[in-house]
Amino acid sequence: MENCNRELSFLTSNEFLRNNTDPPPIKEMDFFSSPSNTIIKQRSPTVLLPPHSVNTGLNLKCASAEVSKEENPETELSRVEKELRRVQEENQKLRVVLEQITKSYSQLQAQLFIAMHKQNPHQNMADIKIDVNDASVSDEKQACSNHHPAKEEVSERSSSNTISKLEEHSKTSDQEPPFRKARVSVRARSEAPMISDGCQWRKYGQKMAKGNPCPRAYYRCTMAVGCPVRKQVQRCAEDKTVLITTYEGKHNHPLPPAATAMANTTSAAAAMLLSGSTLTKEYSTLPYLSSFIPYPTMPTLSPSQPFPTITLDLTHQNILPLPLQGHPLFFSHKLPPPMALPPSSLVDNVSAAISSDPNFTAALTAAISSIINGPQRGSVLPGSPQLHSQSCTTYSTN
DNA sequence: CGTCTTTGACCTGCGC
DNA sequence: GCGCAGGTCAAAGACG
Repeated sequence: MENCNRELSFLTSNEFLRNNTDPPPIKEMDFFSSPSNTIIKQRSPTVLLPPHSVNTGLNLKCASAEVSKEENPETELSRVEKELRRVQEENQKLRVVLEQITKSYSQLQAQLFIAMHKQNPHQNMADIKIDVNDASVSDEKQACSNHHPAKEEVSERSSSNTISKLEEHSKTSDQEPPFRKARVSVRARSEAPMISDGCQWRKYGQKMAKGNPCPRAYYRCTMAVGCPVRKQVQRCAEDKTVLITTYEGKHNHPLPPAATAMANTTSAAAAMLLSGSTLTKEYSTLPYLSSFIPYPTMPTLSPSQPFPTITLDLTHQNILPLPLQGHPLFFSHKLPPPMALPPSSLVDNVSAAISSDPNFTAALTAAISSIINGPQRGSVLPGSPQLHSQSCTTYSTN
């Protein structure tokens, strides 16, 4: 498992963004090798499937520098243009390949986690705590409450109650569209009214939620007619710099590149969340999720609103991968420190786990891509808000 | 004029 | 049955 993560993390790690002047040998991914074996193998350099350090830069050095001085300038120009077109087409192909690999990887990883857990169901039971606070009060209240260790500590009996409720709900909602009831809540620090996720949204309502002076806004996806995806945006009552975005539903249309990786990431989480009647047991014991979600707001069930919800907390700067710490995209020195800091040992463990986690880095990469590629490839759509410099990435269910 | 946001009304589910 | 809260609808207004 760890081996798998390490082997795959290149896909979305910050190495992706480095401008490699000397790209490594092109490699390919083999998703079907056993975890004990390396899943990367060498292949002919002519094959265009370089998930590691995909160099999307225009390496025109050979085209321009090697032209003889005696050649006609027009010929030189046409050669450069031709080379430029070729490289652009190549980059486009690479983008497609990367998107496909990322999507396949997310799906396979979700399956792998479940399969591994079934083989070793008692692994890391202590790593997960199930929050049985009433999620119906409000998502942000629930999310904020999870930062208080005392509330995270629940009895085994309470956990069992939650699990049984979830299982019961799972049985009764068999006829429901699988992702319609799943919710993915993302906490991120942002002063912007809404954080960019690559999708286009239309506001259709706003309500004052109980226990929160900040209104809750309701949006639906407008990238395609009849897309069922909706999201709620609300600021945390206890920390107004924290923006809580809750996604629900599955997109019925292709997503822009900037949104694809994020959507795939939450798809994996949502898939596990809804992976059948035993989902809660798997969820509560998955070592992957215990590391993926630093302050685990496990799928909770509310009597009044029985949606299993997973919360991804991206507000804790000290758990982010080290190479990204201090990046203006993710942090602001003006912002207050995290509300509650876990013990340093926990921070270390979580840092290590997340740093090696390709899904998390996928989200970060997608966020960066949304900025880099936004104006060029439509990832920041007209009418959609720009990603604030202090905001973190968000996911959407897919 | 078309699109989007605002906002009060309405609907639904749940607890008492 | 009633009240409350969450969620949605739709008319009106704002904006480009």
